[in-house]
Amino acid sequence: MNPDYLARLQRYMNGIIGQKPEQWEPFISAFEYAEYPKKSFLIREGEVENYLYFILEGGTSSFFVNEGREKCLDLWFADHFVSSYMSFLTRKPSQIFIQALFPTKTLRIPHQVLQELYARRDESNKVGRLLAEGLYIARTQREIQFLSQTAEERYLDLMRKQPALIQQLPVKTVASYLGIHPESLSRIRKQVMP
Amino acid sequence: MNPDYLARLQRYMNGIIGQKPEQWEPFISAFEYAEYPKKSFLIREGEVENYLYFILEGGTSSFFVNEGREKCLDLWFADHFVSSYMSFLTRKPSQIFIQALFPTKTLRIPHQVLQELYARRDESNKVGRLLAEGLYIARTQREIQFLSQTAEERYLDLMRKQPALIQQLPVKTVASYLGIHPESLSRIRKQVMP
DNA sequence: GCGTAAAAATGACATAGGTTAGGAAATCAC
DNA sequence: GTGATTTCCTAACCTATGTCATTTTTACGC
Repeated sequence: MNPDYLARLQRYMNGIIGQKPEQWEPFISAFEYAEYPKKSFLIREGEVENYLYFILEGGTSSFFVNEGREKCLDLWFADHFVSSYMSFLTRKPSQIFIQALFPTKTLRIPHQVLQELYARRDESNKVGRLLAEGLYIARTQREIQFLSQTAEERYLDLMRKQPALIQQLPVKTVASYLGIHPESLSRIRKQVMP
Repeated sequence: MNPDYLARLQRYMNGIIGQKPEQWEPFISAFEYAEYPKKSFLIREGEVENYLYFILEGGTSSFFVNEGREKCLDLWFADHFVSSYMSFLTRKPSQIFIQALFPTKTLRIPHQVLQELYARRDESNKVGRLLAEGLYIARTQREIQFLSQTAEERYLDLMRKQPALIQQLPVKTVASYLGIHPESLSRIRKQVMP
């Protein structure tokens, strides 16, 4: 494994936790390296999530399938954690798939190892707390956006804030992220473009 | 304060944390009692959330206002925690209101006190972790439901799972919780009733 | 490169839910 | 209780997005 990878995770942890390396060092050393080819799955619906992943390169889509259509919950890219976190926490089968949108390199920590850390080192709960808090905030912001904007507004917002995403990802992925069907996104794009 | 109130919180903490009273005792004793009359606000949009509340009696609606319409994020009742948690965590102005649906009794802990607990007693981070994890799960389940069901299906679900709610709450509150306007809920009820 | 499969665009049509407005009913203040 | 608000219901109409069927374009395996 490229030694720079652990440094990347360290830098990230330092950012969210602050200057107490002894708090996150045992946490970091518990991670293992894993690669996922484009379109492969980090986890499939029905499996119990065994890992928490830190993305080094690439990106993932978390989605479930409803009546044959993919419904995206979120997209994550380098320097973020991803997991079917509900399954990871509850030890119940995942309702979602997580798929690599590109060839994706990760550091991942097994559930069992993290639980032991929580149990053995009280201060490692702080990492878990900050992680869950961050994920909660992301979920809530997305929900507020869905409840307050139309699909077109969400699309324009995305174009403004993440123009690269729209170019790199297939239309169907962008549509799913926006909570609409690809046909609807096509229509919106045509309306907005000229 | 009714001494039974702290016992209620203790019982709840015991349920989510397990049999280690010394972990949550300092946490519990940091709470103070507070009452909110029906329709009063625990917090208003624009204020910074200073409390995490444990509901003893009554219930609350968390909502924001968009183009004059209330958009409910969640309803919480006795034996659950509620807060404008994003504001509580980020120390930024709340995007939401939290309003008492009934006369509501709570135990609440000030932000500052909780932060000191986190800093002073490593193991108290476990409480914070479990709390954030629980809130994350609730948010995610709601989002999955919104993305996979129509308003009518969500209404029928609510009728099946929480029939009392529908009777005790005004139509506009239920509609907002379902993510639709009161007029639409009226229409759905008429279609479903006969 | 070629052939096949997947993705994207398009257009016609369907529908869930939003919008508006008016009146009935419930609730609240006094 | 009575008047004043607020909530609720109803109905007609509107719009954003979904659905379906077809065509064009792009990507992928060999």
